[in-house]
Amino acid sequence: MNDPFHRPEKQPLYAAVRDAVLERIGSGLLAPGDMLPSEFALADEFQVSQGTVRKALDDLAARNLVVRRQGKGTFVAAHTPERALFHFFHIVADDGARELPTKSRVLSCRRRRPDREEAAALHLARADRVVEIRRIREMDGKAAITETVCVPAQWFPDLDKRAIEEVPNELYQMYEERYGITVHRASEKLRAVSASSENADQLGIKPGSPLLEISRVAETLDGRPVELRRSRCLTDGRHYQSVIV
Amino acid sequence: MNDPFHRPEKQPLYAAVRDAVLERIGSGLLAPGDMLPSEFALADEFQVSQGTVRKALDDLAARNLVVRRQGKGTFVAAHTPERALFHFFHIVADDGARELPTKSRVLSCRRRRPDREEAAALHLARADRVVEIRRIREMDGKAAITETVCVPAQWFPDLDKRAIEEVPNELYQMYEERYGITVHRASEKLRAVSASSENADQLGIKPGSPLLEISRVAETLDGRPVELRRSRCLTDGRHYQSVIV
DNA sequence: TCTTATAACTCTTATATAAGACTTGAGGAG
DNA sequence: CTCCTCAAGTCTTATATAAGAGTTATAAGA
Repeated sequence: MNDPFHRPEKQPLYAAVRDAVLERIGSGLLAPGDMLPSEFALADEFQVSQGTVRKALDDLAARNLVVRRQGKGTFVAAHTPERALFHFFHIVADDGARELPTKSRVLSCRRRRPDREEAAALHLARADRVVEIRRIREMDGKAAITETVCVPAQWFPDLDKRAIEEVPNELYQMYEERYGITVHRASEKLRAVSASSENADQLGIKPGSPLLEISRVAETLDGRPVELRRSRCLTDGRHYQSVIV
Repeated sequence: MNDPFHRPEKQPLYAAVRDAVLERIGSGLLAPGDMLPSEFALADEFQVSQGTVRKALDDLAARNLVVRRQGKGTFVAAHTPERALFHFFHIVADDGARELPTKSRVLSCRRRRPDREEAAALHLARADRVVEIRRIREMDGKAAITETVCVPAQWFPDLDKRAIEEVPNELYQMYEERYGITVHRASEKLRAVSASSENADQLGIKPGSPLLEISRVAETLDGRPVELRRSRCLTDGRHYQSVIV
């Protein structure tokens, strides 16, 4: 058959179409926010019926990779500020209100070698470099979270040189817009820990107070880890919300 | 039209079929593990095409309500021990190994009035009754979790009278098999807290040590809360794993 | 002439149906 | 006991029709 796209063996047609589109998204050929070709256009291109393309796109939509709107078109999912926060920020006030961290104070932003944990999480060699951002995020007007963000320096060339004021509160949108890196999924490990004296200073609490430690590894579409983020949160009148479906 | 099933207004056909099947599952007419009628049988019954039924069932499968197996049939999802644990138990060893709580020691099992928090979470009046089970779960041979489970007494008639030894380690399968109540989704709130002296005794740690508190509300298919479970976990060499997709 | 309302058209996704292919398990022939 | 066949499922693909959302052209009115 004269396939303009790759079809290994016994894979269904719609899966091949899905993967072909996925490939274009992953490679950046289709950027977040872009409109995909119409179902008929894709059907024509891949020499399949519109229903087959439809199934492929439905599949992608089910994974939140594209957004479909009747009459308008199909679009590559983008990191809107809301989506980023609602999706990746799980700290919620006890009354259920979603108070978001409005302000964040950057303590430092520098380039250095990764420690063992960072190298493992980000699949780096010890000789590679990471950019580390340390900051304190406020919620409800008070310091609530200390955060250390680590990303591979090679993918974020000049991040360490940017002025501290330039680092926005929400990083993922910047990753996408400025470096073309879309964070798609993340895995978080939660622990209860005692506040160090440094934590205590930063958050205005007593050393030894219990803090919720969140260690997040964020990944791109193709599964490459792009960020290790270690946070310590004051869960006083707040909690981490997790929904099991 | 001569609809044997309810179709409010401008709802698509497949959605009506989906809801009709959902209704049968929710009402217990189709119990977990049961095989559904075939696509053609349902199509005949509802006077629609097989493709429409297929779309309805695909929808249910996407929500993990049914399991489809080519050549065999479509089945109502059941709480196998594995599914229950993998799905609802998120404590994992730091090396990634999934060590599950093999043993649990039941401390008490009694019937009483709900406190304010329980009444709110379970949608009960203060005059109603709950059954409370308190237990300690072991991981890797050591006490690791203290747990207080609260369920409405009306739905679990004789649960408090069952011998303590009869309470299995995994409760959800028992809920389903013995009381016909299927836990379908849950929402968990996580906090870092200090161990009380009672916690300290139970877990063999010092009072004031940080513990991960998990407060879970479990719901049935139709959204009714059936269980409030408050756990306090020792996150020493372990963590709570959360995946954000 | 400029503005505005609206009808017609086009492009898009959504829904419904049908037909053939594949998978599984059970039962009978050898 | 083994292999084959077949029936009953679901899975894949294709096609037709419906419905939503812009765009453009036209005509009426100020």
